[in-house]
Amino acid sequence: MSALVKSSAKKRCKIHISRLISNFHTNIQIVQQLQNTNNLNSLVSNHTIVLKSGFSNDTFISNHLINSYIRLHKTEDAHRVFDEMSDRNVVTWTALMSGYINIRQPKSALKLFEQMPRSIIFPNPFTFATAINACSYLSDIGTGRKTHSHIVVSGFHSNLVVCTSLINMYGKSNYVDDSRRVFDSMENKNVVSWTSMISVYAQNARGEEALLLFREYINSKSYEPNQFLLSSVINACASLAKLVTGKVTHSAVIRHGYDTNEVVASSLIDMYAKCGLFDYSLKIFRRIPNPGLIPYTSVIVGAAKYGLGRFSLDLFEEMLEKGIRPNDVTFLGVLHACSHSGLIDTGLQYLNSMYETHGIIPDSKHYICAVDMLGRTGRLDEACQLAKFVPPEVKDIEILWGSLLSSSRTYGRLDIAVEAGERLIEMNQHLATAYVTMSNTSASVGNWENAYRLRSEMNKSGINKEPGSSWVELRDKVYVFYAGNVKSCARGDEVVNLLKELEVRMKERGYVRGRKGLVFVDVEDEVEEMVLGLHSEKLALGFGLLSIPEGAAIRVIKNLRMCLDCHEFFKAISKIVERDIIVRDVNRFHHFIDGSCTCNDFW
DNA sequence: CTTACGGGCG
Repeated sequence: MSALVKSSAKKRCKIHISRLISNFHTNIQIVQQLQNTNNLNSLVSNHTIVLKSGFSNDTFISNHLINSYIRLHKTEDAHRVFDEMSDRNVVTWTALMSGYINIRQPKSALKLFEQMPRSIIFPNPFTFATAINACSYLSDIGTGRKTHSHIVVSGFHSNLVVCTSLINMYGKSNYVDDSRRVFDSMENKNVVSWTSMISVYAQNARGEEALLLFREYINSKSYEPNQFLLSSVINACASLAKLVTGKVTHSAVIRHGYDTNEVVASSLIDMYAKCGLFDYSLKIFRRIPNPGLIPYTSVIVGAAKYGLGRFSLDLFEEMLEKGIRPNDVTFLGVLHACSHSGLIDTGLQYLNSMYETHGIIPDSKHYICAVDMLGRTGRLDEACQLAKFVPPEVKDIEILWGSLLSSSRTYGRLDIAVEAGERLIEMNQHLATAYVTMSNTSASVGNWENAYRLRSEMNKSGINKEPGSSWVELRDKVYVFYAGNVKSCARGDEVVNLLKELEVRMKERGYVRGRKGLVFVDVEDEVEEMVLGLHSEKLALGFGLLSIPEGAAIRVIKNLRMCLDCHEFFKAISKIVERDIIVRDVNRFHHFIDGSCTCNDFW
């Protein structure tokens, strides 16, 4: 009797185990199949198998199902699985959140994050990293800070990935020092966290600090930098136009074999173009086996900025022929190319084709470029027409009207100047500029009464124009210039004399002064314009030893490049500081391009 | 068990 019971128990047990084993087996199989699905058809059939085999109540399997949909960017379908689940765990919620981030809907991710605690499911470090990531995409510093305190309260503030996501979040909202605070608080760091901090500096125009931190990394860590880190460092070099440092980093890229990586190559293309060596940019570009959108866009933008407008357009057409689809940035390069080569109608055609044939909606930057292009060549009626066409709620619209105001002044179009000025005043933007320019325009057409009225209106309302300033950094000394007062700078006279000399040479080559032309005649406003032009980021001239702000290059070089080549310009500028320049053996660095140089003791 | 962080051009 007892033996019978024992035997039947044994039998039941055996059946039970074998069923378990077979269940376990299919379970593993289903998970493996789900993990390997890379197309929707097989996923749908696997989904059917899950439903038929009764595994749809299994949280673990359903989570895998959600992940499979997310990998295929079918977040809606993932959400449907989510809705049908009876037992969701923290992984279910986190996976769906990251699914929404994948399809560029960070707001939906944050919505889920908010709803989660109501189901008595609490976030883990994965969830927090995902939520912070959503805040980064949205530049939502408010939610970001709130979530940060939530992280601290939950005790996850030492988690490496969570900290890294916080560094990025603060950086994307331009709170660079908060990023650094998180970075310094970390007990353990990896390449990703170092890369994040370095790129936060690079993306916030703090290239010097980026390079300083990179040096620290090289000195303190035994691991080699990877392609992510190197492209951030090259980006920092580009914004500072540190050609020598850039070349040394390029040699590191070659040594590690990242020179055909699209993003690394693109950052190099950009770096050389900003340093005035577009030949190198092109050489790097041509070495990429099958260049895609990113390298094409970089080289198109680089060529356009360098002044090779037609060549830039050739590259664009080449890209289209290869079937590579351009994006909004590519078109910005194309419009710049047209603008700087005087191909106005071609530019307008391209602007038109953006939506018509490529489905890309132009944003304010494209319109600003087009209005600028029309305005600088005196086609003010069209410029004004286009400006009116742009919806007034568009971001940065004031720049557009500011540009129109400035060009209508150059061409003495009081009617348009007044219209643009009034728009600016309505928008409460660039008030001083609007008043001053409107007043000057009235004066220039002899309407003194109006000129005087505008000036006094401006004074009455207490609007003051802050003097624009700019600086030239030469090795360890900074020279500051204030608008309308060149003498306030230690060697301001030398700068003005040099610019005058350059203007003479430009005229020799047939340059006709237009709007935003180099203006070094003795008119206060125009000196101001010139000095204001020397603003924003730095562009080094003369092998990384002499730098002037990038805005300078942009405005100054825009004109200069039409008649002087870059090297000539660099040489000319370097006259200002002849004594400060150390002549370097440039040829030594040419080897970097070919990878034969092993100069790695630079850091 | 499954879920998380970094690079480019504007």
